[in-house]
Formats: sequence, structure tokens, C-alpha cells
Amino acid sequence: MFHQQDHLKSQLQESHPASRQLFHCQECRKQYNTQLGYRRHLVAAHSAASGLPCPEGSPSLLEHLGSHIDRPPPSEGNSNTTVPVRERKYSCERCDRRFYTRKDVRRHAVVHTGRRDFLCPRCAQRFGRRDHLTRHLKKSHAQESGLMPPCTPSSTPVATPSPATQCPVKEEPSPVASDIGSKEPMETFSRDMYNSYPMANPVPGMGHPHGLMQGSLSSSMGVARHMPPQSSHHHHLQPPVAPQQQPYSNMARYQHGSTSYPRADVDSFLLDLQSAPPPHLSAVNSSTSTSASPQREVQGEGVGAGGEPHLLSRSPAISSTELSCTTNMDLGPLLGFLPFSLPPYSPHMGMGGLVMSYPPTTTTSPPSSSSGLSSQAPGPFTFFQPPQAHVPQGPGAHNHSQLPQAYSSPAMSTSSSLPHYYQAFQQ
DNA sequence: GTGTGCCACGACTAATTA
DNA sequence: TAATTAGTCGTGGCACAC
Repeated sequence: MFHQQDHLKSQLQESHPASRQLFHCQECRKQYNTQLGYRRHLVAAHSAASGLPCPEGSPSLLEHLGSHIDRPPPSEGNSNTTVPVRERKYSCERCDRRFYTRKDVRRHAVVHTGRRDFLCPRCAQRFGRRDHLTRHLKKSHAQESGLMPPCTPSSTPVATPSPATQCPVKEEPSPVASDIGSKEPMETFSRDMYNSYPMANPVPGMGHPHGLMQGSLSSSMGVARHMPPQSSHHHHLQPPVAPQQQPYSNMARYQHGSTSYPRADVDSFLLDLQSAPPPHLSAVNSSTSTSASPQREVQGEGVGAGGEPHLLSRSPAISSTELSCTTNMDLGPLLGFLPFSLPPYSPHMGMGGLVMSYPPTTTTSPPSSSSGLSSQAPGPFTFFQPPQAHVPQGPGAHNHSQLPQAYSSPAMSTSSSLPHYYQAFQQ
């Protein structure tokens, strides 16, 4: 009963929205949305399957699967003489990792830069690679794909029609690549890249991909990245340790979950936000000292002085106004956390992410959304309001209960929580 | 040679269950 | 409440097209 093999391959077709949960265990009738889950189940519950003969000749399923992996064995421990030993000729200068191809090194650079150019048009989650976004859309938004086409080359990061903002950041000359090629320290741009790429603005009307959104997650990530999960919510604003100085093994750990914000982090962030000046004020302040952004401290340790302006200017999608917005990095994290479902482009959205993100009315807007985002019908970004709306006001502001439920940490934390929102959003 | 996308794996986290 | 289960994401290898 070597059905696993079939599933492992055939069930990979996740492109079809309706194909979710297609991983069926024929032994226990369980279903899994992901191949990984299914495989784990096989190992955990039906480990005997590993002894199943492989139709292709491999003695066991696992071994057979391994044969399909066909990865070059580790350079040091390869006992398989039949496979030509490949040399990892290309190394990362920021860590000891070595790769088979140069482009792999370039792609690897994202690990160090933290750059996430690809924004999910549905949940604002960001990814460092396009294929990650594609995968995310397929897995997390497959059901909504009927409403919004899955990530296609034309709908990637910013699937919106706006010409100025839709571009997947890629269009911008990637400092990553250039820096790698030039062997320059990536810190030089790493802190800028968050502002530089046009990205992200899935919602053109939202204003620019503005720094608000951009740096936002990135900065948050940079912060969270350096914090132990347990105490992160206590220190997420404190200057982090320079990531570049971490051994790669640690680096990977830090990097991990950069988009998956621990609940505590979100909570703490909101708390800090609340105790901080109103966003717009904070933005002003930050504009005077961009280095104050936690993320900058994280990534900008070795930051070179120059570059920001010209990096920014490299993006045709960023106007001078937007440039000013890029100074609002401090606000970014909040927006980045917001699990909003980006609405379709609408001219009503006006311009300027700041305006959109922090409408004056937010201070008075009732947290009607607390009962569910579904109630926030009209405004495209009504769901942006709550966080800011509760920002400072008084001692009680720290109380999470003041935040609309939808903005409470749980839902904001990770993509895994997003589906809960979608249900509300879709209503 | 490069860009892109698919795949697999490990790790983390949330949800579920005992 | 601890253990288990399941979903998601980050990362690297690689095939393919240009």
C-alpha cells in the first residue's frame, strides 16, 4: 500500500484553490492541508510505511523519497561516489555559508538584510522572496483566490493596478545584489532598503508604500529577530544585538519567524505604541532621527552615512512626499502587524499613507470593530484606525482591552491567525 | 550567467487533546 | 497544564527559461 508516494506528489498541486486538504491518509482517513503535515503524520502514526516497497525500486518509501530529493551531499560527508561531488564555490561574506551558485548567495543575502520586498496583497504579510509570497497565497489565501487571483507575475507583491506602487520591489535595483556583487557591507543599505523599495504598497491609495508599511514590518522583524521569545515583549524596543555578528546558526534562528510575530511581541508593541506619542507625532520625531528606529539600530549598526536619499530616489514610485513618509518608520511596525485585508484600489483612498493610516478621526472613532472587522464596512482602511485610536490617551491606555478585539495580539500575530480575520474581512 | 519558481526540510507557533 | 498535532514560514538546492 504505497499510496503515500502518490500523495506526496499528486497532492502537491496546491495551485487549485479547492485542493486544500488533499493530503489524505488512507489508513486513518485523516486529511491534511499540507504535505508536511501529512508526512509528519505518516512518520508519527504510520511509521511502518517507511518499510513499504517503492515502486521505483527503492527499498523503502523514505529512501525512495530521499532519492527524489537528489540533493548534493554535504561536501564533507559524502560517501556516495556515484554522485559527482559539487563544490560550494560561492560563499557568503557575512557568514560562513557556502552555496553552489552565485545566485544562491544573492538570494541568501536576504537572510542578512531582512529585506522583504514581497507583500501579500491580502494580509500585508511580507516575504523576502517571491516564491514565498506565492506559496503563502496558495496556502493561506487559496480560498480567497477566487476573490483575488493568486499571486501571478502580474499580481505579485502588489497586485493592485496602481502603476506607481504595484511593482514588486524587485524592479528596484536591489542593493542586495549590487552590494553582494560589490562585496560591500550590506549594512550600508540594509537599513535603507526598507524605505527604498517601492513596494509594497499593495494599496496604491494607501499611499505610498510609504515607509509606514515598508520599514514597518522590517523594523519589527529586526527587533523581534533579536529577542528571545520569552522576553521579547519586554525588550522589543531595546537595542538589539548586531545580527551580523551572530554565527550563522544563530542568524538563522534570529531570522526565523521574522514574519511570524509572537503574540507577546505584538502585545508589547501595542503597549509601547500606546505609551508613545501619537503616530503622526512619532513620525515627525522619527523624521528627525531616522536612526532612532529600532530596526535601524538592528540593521544599521554599520550603516554608512549616506545613501538613504539616493536609494529612495532610485525608486520611481516614491515621491518626495513619500520620502518624507519614509521617515515614519516608527509607525511601520504597527501597520505591519495589522492583519488587514487590503482592499481594492480606490481613488477615495486618497494619497499619502500617512493620511490614510492615521486619519485624525481615529482618535475618536469608536472601536466598533471590536466585535469584528466585519462591521467596518465603508472605509477601506477602517481597520487601521483602532490601533491609533487608542494610542495614548491616559493611563488606562495600556489596557489591551481598550484595543478592538481584532487588534489584540492573537489575531495580529502570525499568518496562521490571519484566516480568522479573513472570515471577518470577507463579510 | 541570471532570474524565477518549485520542492523539501527544519523550526517555530498556535491549536487541540489528554 | 503538559503533550501532541498541525499550519506556516525561512532557507537552500535545483530545474527551467531567457
